[in-house]
Parts: sequence; structure tokens; C-alpha cells
Amino acid sequence: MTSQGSTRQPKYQRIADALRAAIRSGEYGPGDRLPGENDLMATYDVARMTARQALGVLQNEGLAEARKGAGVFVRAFRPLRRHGIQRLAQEQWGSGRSIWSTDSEDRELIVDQVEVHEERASDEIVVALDVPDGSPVWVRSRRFVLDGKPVLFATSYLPSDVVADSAITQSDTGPGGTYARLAELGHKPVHFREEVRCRMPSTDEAERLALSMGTPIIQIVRTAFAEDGRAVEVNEMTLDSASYVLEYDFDA
Amino acid sequence: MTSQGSTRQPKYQRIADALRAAIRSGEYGPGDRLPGENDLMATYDVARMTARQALGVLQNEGLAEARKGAGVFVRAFRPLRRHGIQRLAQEQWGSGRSIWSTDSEDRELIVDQVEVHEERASDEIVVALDVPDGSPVWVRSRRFVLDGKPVLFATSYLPSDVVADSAITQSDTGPGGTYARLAELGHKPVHFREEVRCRMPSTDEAERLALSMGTPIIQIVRTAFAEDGRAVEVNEMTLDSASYVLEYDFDA
DNA sequence: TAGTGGTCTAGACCACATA
DNA sequence: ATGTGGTCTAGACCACTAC
Repeated sequence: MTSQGSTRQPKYQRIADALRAAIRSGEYGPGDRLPGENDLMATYDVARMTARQALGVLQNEGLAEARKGAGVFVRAFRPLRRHGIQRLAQEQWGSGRSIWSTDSEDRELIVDQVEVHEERASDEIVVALDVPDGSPVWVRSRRFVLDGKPVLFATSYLPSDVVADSAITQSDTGPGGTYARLAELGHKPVHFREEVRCRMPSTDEAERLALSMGTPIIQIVRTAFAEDGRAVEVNEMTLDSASYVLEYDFDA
Repeated sequence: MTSQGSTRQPKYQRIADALRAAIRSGEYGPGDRLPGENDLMATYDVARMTARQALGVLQNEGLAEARKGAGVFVRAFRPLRRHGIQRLAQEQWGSGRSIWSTDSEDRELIVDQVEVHEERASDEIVVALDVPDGSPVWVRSRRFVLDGKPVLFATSYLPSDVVADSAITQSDTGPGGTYARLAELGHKPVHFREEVRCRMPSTDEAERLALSMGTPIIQIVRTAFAEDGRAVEVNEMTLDSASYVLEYDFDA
């Protein structure tokens, strides 16, 4: 009688299911503390590792979050809204609203870990920018911290022959930022492509974004194209998926 | 001397790091078998649970996949490319290519689990479609299976007063599909909004998509708007993040 | 049949958070 | 100071896979 009680489900799954149901039913709301390991051991008469495994399931699902020495708590989802296409002619496609509420724009944004340097393009960047093998590129990276929580970090790659001697090689790119400078250099970006994927973070990424267990990251690779069709910038962004909803608006 | 060897890292993390490095260095390629629990116990002189935990880290990162009774194997990433905006005037923004390779279009697609019925709109759908509380909506859901692997399932919601008596209430919507029928009904979709988020799957979702551990899902909620600005369809799609890269192309 | 991963027990020590 | 989660050990039985 080591494992199965009556059905074919592992104990830790049954416990996790019960907790999950309690969360969904509202018995435990966002921020509430869940029963701890000791509680579960007593309630379900299981070993510590089994109780741990049950709580681990919820954490891996992103439903709960452990705080060392304090307990396991129900997580909330209050995303930022990132407008991929901030058209001018946005008009009022007003009827029908978002599924996810967003209480944005009264929060404090800090830009962090700014780093600018020149290096040889990696294989991936060679392909993405369509430059010769081993070409020099300028690399600009930075991190965004919102109300103390890191939410995104990004790295831009720009061909050196395009941006050399411009403010793009400086920490401060000046008014209008990188794209304004590119325009002045005769390489105004007129078209964009964003590639979006989603995966679990590496250890480094989880650290830089202070992610809790069970939080995937969203990776956006945006390529900017100039009038002549040349790729003039590749921007690789890594987002905390618990902090973001991406929005893309477009016409048929 | 229970835990720390010399640094401040847990044993299982050190083991996981070593394996991860070996994977990234190419020592183990996609599909290769990693050292098993017994191997790790011998190599690193640790208990079974510790070796397990190390392998668990890699699985939760989506880097490895366990097959019962066989071993733990390195996972591959061969995504489909989903073009969010399939503009006509796509032209040749040719220079600069994708970071991720895609070998698409010689594979077999099956549409599965088709279900069409009418029901009362949930709170979320009431908001998204901007219909009165408790309004009836038609619900169309289906699953896509590519080469035997489920990659996506989707559920559409359409206001009953718009689609009543049309082919949209049937399993087969006819040539051109739902949007063609909407156009005939005088509600041609002319504008779209896609909301993209990413999270770990629920048990149900993991099952329907046959996801292995450490695989997040991508959720896309697309709202279609008619000329008069009315929301005429909400389509909620759930994608296997290991099978997809989303692409959005747009002009400045 | 031998080996693999999946589950589970019953202990233990630690660092950390909160009161 | 107490309780929490984090790590770890040394055993065990099971179902499954591959040979």
C-alpha cells in the first residue's frame, strides 16, 4: 500500500488538485497563504516530500509562489499591456474590451544595467542583420524595472558601418532615441518584424528578472528595416510573462 | 557536511549546470539520451532524490524530456511560424532573416475535437464581445494536430443575434469559413486585435496538447471587429509554445 | 529480464522570515 | 524562538521500456 489510495492518481496530484480547486473557487485569493508542508502532512497523512511535491506542482503551474521561511502564497496576474503596433490611426475600436485588466501608468519605471559596446556579430546576428561573417556590431543592452520588479531586458544589435560615430554608440542616444538617430543617418526604420516565442527561462534570465518558479519568459526579436529593405537593427527582448500581455492591432 | 561542497550552490544545481553546459556545448544534441539517475548517483556520489532533482531542473527548463522506462532526452525546438498579419503588400523585406529555422509545410494537419454549440456568455466573453449579461453566444471549438502532435486548440465565440441561422452554427461553415459568412451577414471583419500572453498550462491544457514538463503555453485572444466597430468574434487560442513562433509584420 | 523513471517514506540539518 | 521552506540521505516498491 505504498502508493495508490483508491484511484490511479498519485497522492501529490490529488493534493495539488484539491488546492488548485480551492484557489479557483476563490477559497484562497491572490496573496493568501496556502496550507504549508506541515499542514499537508497532517491533513493528508503523507511524508514531507509528498507534501512538497504537491506544493511544487502549483508553483510550476505559476499558481503559487514560495517565500522562504514564510509560506506558499497564491500568485496574482496584473499584467502590463505592451502595444506592439502603436498606430496613429488607432480610432475607436471601442466596443469589446480586453480580457485582462490593466492598471498601468501610475508606477515608477527605472532603466537599469545599461551597457553599450562593440563586438563581432554572433552567427545568429549575422543571419538576422544579413551582414558579412564576423562583422562588427554595436550592442546596446538595458533592463527595465517597474516599481522595484524587473520586467524586461533588451539587447539591440546595430551594424557598425551604419551607426559608427553617431550617438548610438553612446550611453545616451539623445532625443528620440536610436530610431531618430538612424533616421538622421539615412536609415530611417519604416518596417518592423516581431518574432515572439515563449519558453522557460535559463538560470541567468530567471535571476535578471527575479522570476519565481513556474514563470515562463516571452522572447521578442524585433527587426527594423529601412526604406531600402536593409535590416538596420535587431532588438532581442526578454519579458517576464507574469508582467506582460502583448497586444497587436491590425486591419484586415 | 550534509549539503554544501565548497561553493554556495546546492548539489542538484551544480549537477544541472554541468548537464546544461554539456547540452549547450553540443556534447549532447537534440534527441540524445542524458546520463540517468543511476549514472548521476555514481558520478556525483549523491542520493537518488538529488539526482532526480537535477534532472528535474532541466525538464522544467524545457531543455530535457523524460520518457518512462527509457531515460531523459535532450529536446529539440522546431517551431511552426504563425504569421499574425498576412498582409497582401508584404513586399520583399528580404534582407535579414529569422533567428529560428522553420521546416514547415510538408506535414500532415488534422482538425480534431470539433464542437459547436450555443450557450450563455461567460463574464469574460460578455466583456470581450460587449454584449448584455447572459446573452446567448455560439461557441465553436476545435484542435489542430500536426504529424500526430497536437499543436493548438481554439474556441470561437460569436453573438447569437449576429450568426443565428447562418452556417456558422453548423460544423461545416462552408467555403471561406466563419469570416466569409460574417461578411455575408453584413458584419465583415475589418479590424483585429490579438492579445498574447504566456503561462504554464493547467492539467487539462497539458493533456489536450500532450505537453511534456517545462512547456509553457501561448494564449492568443483575437477579437474581430466589423466596420461599425462592433466586436463580432472572440477567438481564444491555446498554443504549444514548443511548436510555435509568432510573427507580426507591420509598418512604422 | 534488466534498467529506467515515478512515487513514497521517515528521518535530518540548514537558512530564513516573522513575531 | 518558532515555524517555514530548501536541501539531502538511504532506503523501498511500482510501471514501463527495451533488449
